[in-house]
Amino acid sequence: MKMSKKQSLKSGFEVQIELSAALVAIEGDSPRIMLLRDQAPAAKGAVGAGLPSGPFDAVNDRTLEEGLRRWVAQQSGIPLGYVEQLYTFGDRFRDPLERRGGPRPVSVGYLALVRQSDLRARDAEVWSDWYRHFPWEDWRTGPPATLDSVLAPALKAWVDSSGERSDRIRRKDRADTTFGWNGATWDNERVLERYELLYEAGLVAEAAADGRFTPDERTQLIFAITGAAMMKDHRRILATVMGRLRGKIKYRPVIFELMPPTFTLFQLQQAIEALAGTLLHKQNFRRLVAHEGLVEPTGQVQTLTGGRPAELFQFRRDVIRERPAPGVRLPVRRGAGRSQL
Amino acid sequence: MKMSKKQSLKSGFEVQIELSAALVAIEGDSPRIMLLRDQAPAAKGAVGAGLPSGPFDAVNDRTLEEGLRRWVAQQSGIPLGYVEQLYTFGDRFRDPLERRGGPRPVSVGYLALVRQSDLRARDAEVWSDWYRHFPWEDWRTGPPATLDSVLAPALKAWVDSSGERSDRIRRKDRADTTFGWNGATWDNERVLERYELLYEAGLVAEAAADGRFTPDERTQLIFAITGAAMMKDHRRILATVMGRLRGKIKYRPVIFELMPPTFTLFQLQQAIEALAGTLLHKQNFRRLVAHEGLVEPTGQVQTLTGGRPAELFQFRRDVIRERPAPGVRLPVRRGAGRSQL
DNA sequence: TCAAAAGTGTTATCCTTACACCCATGT
DNA sequence: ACATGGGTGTAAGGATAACACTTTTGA
Repeated sequence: MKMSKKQSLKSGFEVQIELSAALVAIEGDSPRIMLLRDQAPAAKGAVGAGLPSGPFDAVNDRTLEEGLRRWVAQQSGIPLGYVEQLYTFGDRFRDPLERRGGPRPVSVGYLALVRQSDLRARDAEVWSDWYRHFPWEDWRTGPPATLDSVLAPALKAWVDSSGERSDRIRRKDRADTTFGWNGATWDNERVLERYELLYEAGLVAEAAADGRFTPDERTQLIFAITGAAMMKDHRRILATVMGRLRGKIKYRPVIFELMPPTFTLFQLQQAIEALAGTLLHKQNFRRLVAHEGLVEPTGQVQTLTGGRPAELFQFRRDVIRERPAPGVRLPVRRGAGRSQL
Repeated sequence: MKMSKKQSLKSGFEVQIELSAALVAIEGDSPRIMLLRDQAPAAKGAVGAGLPSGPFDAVNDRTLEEGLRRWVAQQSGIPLGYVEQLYTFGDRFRDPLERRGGPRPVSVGYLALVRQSDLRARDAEVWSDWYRHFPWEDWRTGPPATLDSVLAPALKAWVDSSGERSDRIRRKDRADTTFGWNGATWDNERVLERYELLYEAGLVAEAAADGRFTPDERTQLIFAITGAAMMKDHRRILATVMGRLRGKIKYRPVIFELMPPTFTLFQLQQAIEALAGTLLHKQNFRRLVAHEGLVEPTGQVQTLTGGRPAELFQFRRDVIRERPAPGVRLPVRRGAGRSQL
């Protein structure tokens, strides 16, 4: 044991750090995530596109964030404004390459917000609607159909598949609370918990990609329903991003990092609805943001969209000084569905 | 042996990851952080005690968290319950050792909550009241005296010391919003922002320890007032912990990870006050926690403390299922000071 | 004219805050 | 008796959710 210490100091304690950025933007009512198209379509088992990322250069990068900005600039040409560190993932065997003796992946995930105006994709890039990867998270047109018809029975099967009774109870309980079944309520922030659960239950493509099992035909169908997969654990990072953002808009004015300098109240509402995945009560929403002093009128109006011209507003920076936790309250509407707006 | 280590680091992309844990517990009205006493009193420049920590073993640890638990168990013998990853720090030159050619530090900071009952210190350990390291964060007996008398003028000097006018304005603004001066409000969650500001202004001991400057006598006095320093960037990790916890108690039932299985409402209130650094309104606090269904009576009573015996309560686990964001609302009291309770 | 979105007004209800007050125990 | 903490009642004010309704544009 002690003998090999020297060796393990060399080989065991050193890792490469990968820096990954989830670039988020909003276009109209669509929340977008920037993906790089499959670069090395590669060995079988590799799935989907991935986030911009690259190794941390301990010699030349002064901070982790600096390294990240360097990679993003290089790979996407997009100037980053708001950047926030999210989480550091170090689980073994998330990456199929590692099974074949590749390096142990430790990746630091970042959230970066991109203004609508800076949103322009080059060839190797694509701004993908994030609900393409998380269909069950979009409740704007009512409860997602696949939730009850596909996911519920599939998870039920997973619950029952456990040999131990106590374990079945734990699984059932977990499924109920994260998905809001049987009296529990749907919490739109628990994106990661839901994804992890589906992963463990083998219901998302990545679960098969890591080589634990080979999916049968039925499972393949489910994969088609649980949305587009991404490289390595990037979809997990996106889940973290979604949850974090959904929480954060409520108590920090991050939403304005995604908006153009001036915007109508309806644009603002749509942007928030896009992130939250639920619809808001229009009249009360307007009153709230006005009342809380989050925005101020610019005097200009916008004559675009279908109806009456809307006044343009801008973020009122002073709220940051005035209020401890300035964010957008979410006056949720019960019966979703844009129709009855 | 050190040779081979240094050499392999030369490649640039390989780093050692340090895992650090901030173990938090509450004893009565005192929030505690576990420190290991100065182990290598060491080269000058090294300051104070530090958090339990150790390198991540990429070969043997399945996850980062597993590695962390291994180190904590080894160094403190304390069984960890609730563990949460906080932040990954990778700034250069936080560690004076690094200036002398040591390895580039990348440290992943964790928050771990320890129950009062498991709180027992061994020889090398000490449970330190966290306000010893952050005196200005404790508002329970009113606004901290040193805030206006010492920190305000010292920060004013820092603001004025900048050559550029626009920079002075930025600094002034930052000081005002983080410390709640000139019309801004004190936000008890901005612990890290306040610490970082003091660090940049050279008003905490660590700022000198990294070798950027040598403090004069007046500065030494200020250091004595800005609280006990810690190893490396551990005080920064503690600041992150404090801010995170203060935010989190409001929307997640984490406080109960710190309480014994049963407790009186006053104990619960004291615990929350300890973390939040402010006093709460007793009557309304009781109603809130009862009303929100966070606790349930056990039937037993406790006959200790000065007054009438108090009923013992326990955490009601079901809230997690029922409510999306169960936490303790904080009915703050305006004029602080325990006296008028 | 109608559809679509911009806005205003009003009410019932709940939540928060503040104050006043009584209860049970140990010294 | 009184200090200390436990515990209840209640009323004013504010915030929220739901509803109905008017206004202004483009097609």
